[in-house]
Amino acid sequence: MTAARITVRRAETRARLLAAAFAVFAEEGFGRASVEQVCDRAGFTRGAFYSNFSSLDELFLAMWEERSANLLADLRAALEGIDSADADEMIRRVLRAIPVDDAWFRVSLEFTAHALRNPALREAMAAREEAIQRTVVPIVATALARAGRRVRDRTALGHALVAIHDGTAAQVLLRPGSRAVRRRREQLFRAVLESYSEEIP
Amino acid sequence: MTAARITVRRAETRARLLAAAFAVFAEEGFGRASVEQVCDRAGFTRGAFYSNFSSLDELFLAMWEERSANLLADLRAALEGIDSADADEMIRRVLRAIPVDDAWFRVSLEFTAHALRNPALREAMAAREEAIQRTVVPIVATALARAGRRVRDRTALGHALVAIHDGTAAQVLLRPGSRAVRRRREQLFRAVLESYSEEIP
DNA sequence: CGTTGCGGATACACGACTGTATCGGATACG
DNA sequence: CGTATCCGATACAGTCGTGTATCCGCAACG
Repeated sequence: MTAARITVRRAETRARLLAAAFAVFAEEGFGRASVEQVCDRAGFTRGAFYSNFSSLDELFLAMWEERSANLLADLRAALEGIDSADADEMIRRVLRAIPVDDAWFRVSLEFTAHALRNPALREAMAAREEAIQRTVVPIVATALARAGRRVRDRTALGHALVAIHDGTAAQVLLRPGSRAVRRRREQLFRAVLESYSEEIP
Repeated sequence: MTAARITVRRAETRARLLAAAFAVFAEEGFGRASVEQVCDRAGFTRGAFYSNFSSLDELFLAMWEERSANLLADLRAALEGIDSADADEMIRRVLRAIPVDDAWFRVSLEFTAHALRNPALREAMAAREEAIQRTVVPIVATALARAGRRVRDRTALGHALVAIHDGTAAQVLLRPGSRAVRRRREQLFRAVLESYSEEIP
């Protein structure tokens, strides 16, 4: 196989470009980011870029997919350990497992806006969201079961949790340091978990 | 007063520039939009632009403030008419009064991302959000009261409603035409209204 | 060890956008 | 009517980014 010759070096520079892209997109915004900025930050010239990607759009998508896949894996790992029968404790753990990261949130917002203009990206986002739901819901459901409750509609719960997470994340970041907003966020999660489940007789 | 001489013409071109800016920002994204594009669409040259605004940023902010103020006014007007004692009916009306507009949502996302990088804009956004809450909550509360329910914590309800609206709007727009997502959206609103209120004895 | 071919650097030609400086024309006012 | 004044058009110089075409060196393989 001659095709996979120096693939290690290639993977290395690809990774550096992806990391640089994330930083630049977060700082400048997707629209304002340039190929040059990304390369500068990664310590390469544009030659390296065009040898690995064909456009900024492609890099943006690759970066988003990599990071959201990692995020999903982290989330899964963090949730595995949860075995509390106490619903409040579970919520706190879940929320801690999904840190509200400023930079990532900015990038996600712009990626969403971008995806709304591009059917292919839209599908990718919807699929990713559903993967998140498939990861979170079973764990939440078994935790609730331990607390003596049964989820009524798992799909609905999944959508609700994601919507609440996204909506409240914006509120939290718009008011940095406000403890009240974070408290209300937990309150909202509790309310939804209770509404979407019922006591097992 | 010589300063306010041809102020009518000025207001006219300002308005056309603002409208054009909205369209361009929605299509291209804030970062990709240029002064030239906005002027072209408005039927002016850059001379007109720089005579009315000093930067794209300023125009972006002015456009956002104008449109979100209008949106708030529309919302207020639409909600005035609501007098149903039926909670479901009220939810349906409220949701109809707040159309999930593709273009506006895209612009809002990017404005939010932009605001997260700029303290002044962040405050403006937070203030606007609180104005929305102050408009919506009293109306929702009296509607609930007619249905025999009392809101426990108005501030918390306000935050929750906004968070849910924003979070579900993204889901709706990512899956255009999906009736199921819209139905779950209404379901979530119902659940939250119920959770955040209690029956009056 | 030599050779091959890939990965990344360099050079270049081009286009798009910016901001300012200047000008012409329309308009309110005496 | 004349004119002062302001609005918006036009011209211009300059910056920044793009994408391609070409080249060099290094790492892998026989």
